[in-house]
Amino acid sequence: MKVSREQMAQNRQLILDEASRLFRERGFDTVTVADVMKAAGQTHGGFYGHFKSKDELIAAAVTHSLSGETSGGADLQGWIDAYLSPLHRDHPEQGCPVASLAGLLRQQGPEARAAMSCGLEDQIERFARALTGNDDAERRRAAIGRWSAMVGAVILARAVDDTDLADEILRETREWLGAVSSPQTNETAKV
Amino acid sequence: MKVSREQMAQNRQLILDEASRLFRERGFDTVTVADVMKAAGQTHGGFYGHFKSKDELIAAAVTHSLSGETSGGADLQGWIDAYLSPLHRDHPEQGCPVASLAGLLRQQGPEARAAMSCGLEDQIERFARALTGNDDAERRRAAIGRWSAMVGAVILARAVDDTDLADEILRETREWLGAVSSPQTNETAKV
DNA sequence: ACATAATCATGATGGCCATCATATAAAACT
DNA sequence: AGTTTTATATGATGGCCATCATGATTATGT
Repeated sequence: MKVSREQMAQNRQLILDEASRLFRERGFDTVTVADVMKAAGQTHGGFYGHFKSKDELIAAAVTHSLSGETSGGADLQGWIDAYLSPLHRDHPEQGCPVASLAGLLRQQGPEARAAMSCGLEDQIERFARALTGNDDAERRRAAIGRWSAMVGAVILARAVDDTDLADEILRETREWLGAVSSPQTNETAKV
Repeated sequence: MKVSREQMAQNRQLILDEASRLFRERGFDTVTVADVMKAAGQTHGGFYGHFKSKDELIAAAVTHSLSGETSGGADLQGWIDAYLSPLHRDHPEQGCPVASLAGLLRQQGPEARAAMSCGLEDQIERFARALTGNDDAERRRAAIGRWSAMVGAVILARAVDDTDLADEILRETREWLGAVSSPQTNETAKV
């Protein structure tokens, strides 16, 4: 049963949406092609009409996830607080793909890692633009450092079984970032 | 063919050593029980005389990896620099188990996550002791924030395909940590 | 309207892998 | 020394999963 051209494109987007969600929730290896297709309301066989392999889907899904990222926006402090919140920790399937996927990418193919390179570069640039400061290099440095801390904190908070410890990691990282940033950069939203 | 008691204990340690190395290098899912046993110089069937399941091995290997950690030591700044070095990035199999395994633990069983909780708590305490400062809470906060940044930076550097970007993430995070720490904590080694 | 081409469904297939059953042979205990 | 216990080797087994072959059905182009 053939479908219209736009229907097919829509189906492909649906596959990417669901793959992006499932991968963030359960990782690449435990999610099967059949899982993704079922979530997208299709049968597993049709998958290979859209993608050449599961690896290709993974790469496309990484790009897809990262393309929908905001990173900052009008309210920088609000975004940081939301990022380092228990809500974000508990919902990786809707959360930042960097936090959920970066730790899994080392054992993935070059395409998927290349997609992460681009996404990260964008994220860093946006973050740097949202910071205030005279020196471009210094803003970029602060963006990289702060971003590393945010991603690291969420990954650590998700890795542990102890809710108190996880809460503490998020909270203290949030506070610490607030403390270290004041002397150097003025925390006003910009982009 | 039975072996002596101490030989068996030694075999078990060997399995844990190799599992710990292989898991850090390739993750939990792509490493098979047979891989681990082969690396330990044994056949796959004997595995279940030592562990009830692969999940149990994973939990034991996480504990095993984390128990051999130093985190600081006499030369705090040297340790931080080594942690954020391309050498560490390129050799996860010999490197910090938090950086290589934390991102994989969300989809693992409760025992493995509990092992990470304990290991992290230890690491944070040791790090906090190595920092100087009046306030205990402030030292702990700085330890958590800095530790998050270090782990995050290594994970990000390993996730990307672009060596320049990976180098930059490590370097800038190192510099940034040096810059933000000076106003608050005196960077003298202590533990 | 017809022919063509293309999408998706159904149903294999082949490989990999965790786990187990049984055998073997050597240690441990008496 | 003989008996028992037990650690490891060998060799299944059963399930899961990525991928493919084929067929049904319907858009697309003329």
